Amino acid sequence: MQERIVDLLKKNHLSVTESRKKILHHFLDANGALAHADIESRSGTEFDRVTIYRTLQTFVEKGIIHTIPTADNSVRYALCKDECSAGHHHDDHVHFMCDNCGTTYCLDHVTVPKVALPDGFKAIQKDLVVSGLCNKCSQ
Amino acid sequence: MQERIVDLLKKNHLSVTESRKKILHHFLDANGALAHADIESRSGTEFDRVTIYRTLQTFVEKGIIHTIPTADNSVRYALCKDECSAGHHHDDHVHFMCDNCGTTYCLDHVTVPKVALPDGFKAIQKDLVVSGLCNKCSQ
DNA sequence: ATTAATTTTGCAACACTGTTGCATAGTTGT
DNA sequence: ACAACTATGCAACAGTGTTGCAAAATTAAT
Repeated sequence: MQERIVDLLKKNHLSVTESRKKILHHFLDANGALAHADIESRSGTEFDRVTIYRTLQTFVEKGIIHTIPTADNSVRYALCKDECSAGHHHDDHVHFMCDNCGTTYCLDHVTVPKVALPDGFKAIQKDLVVSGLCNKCSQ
Repeated sequence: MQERIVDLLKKNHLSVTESRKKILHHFLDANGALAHADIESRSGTEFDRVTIYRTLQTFVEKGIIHTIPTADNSVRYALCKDECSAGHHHDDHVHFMCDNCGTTYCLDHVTVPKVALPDGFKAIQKDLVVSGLCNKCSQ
């Protein structure tokens, strides 16, 4: 685990620091997406708020994590799959937010369907967020 | 115009006040969606920030406007079509954000396509936000 | 292994966004 | 015109996110 984390950081030409290792660890532990506040509460007073912001920014730039647009307008982050590289994200999968438990899922195998836009509109990015009940809460 | 605004407020059992009339006016004028900050800058110091927040909240509750989820995580509001009534929105249309001019469009005639979710996931709401270049900026 | 160069961190300060309580002002129905 | 109600403005506060700068940690080179 630790080795995998260090590899991931080195592969992206990032210095291996305590905060980066710990924050990456939280993402590998979590099965869903994490908000800034989640990381802050899981880390306690271990590092500064600013460090968390900057680390998340760096990870997004390097393509290690991606942001998820949400209906309730809180920024959430999730690990990118290996195909993602810096500046070239393949985040055309659907995101799911559970109204009951609040977990955000990356549905990696569900891709955003094509949409026919009016004349003159050119799509560059599509974000589909579905909310409802997840497989654990729907029973 | 003024008449239409007053009618809309009365139909929703809202007191007809200056701020509500002015804010509604801004929405009818705008061809795209508006953020809280847009309304604040268009209104100048005419009314308090808090009044704008509360007015927007009220309008959302009554189904006069609806919120738009955005990739950049800023809350935006747009007028609902007539079919929307309090608590029962028909916002299954696609939203489009122009990367160039920043305008947010409600593509009322483009509906969000069906998506096949993994077993156990139950969809209640779907939000599809497409970004790219709008018909004015794509040339 | 030590050192120098670079990068990251923590702190302080700040701007922006959004919420709540309460007294005042405005609106509605009689 | 009046009483009952609703909306507004103000003050205060909490949360979110950014920037500059000095101190600390990491990296690369000797």
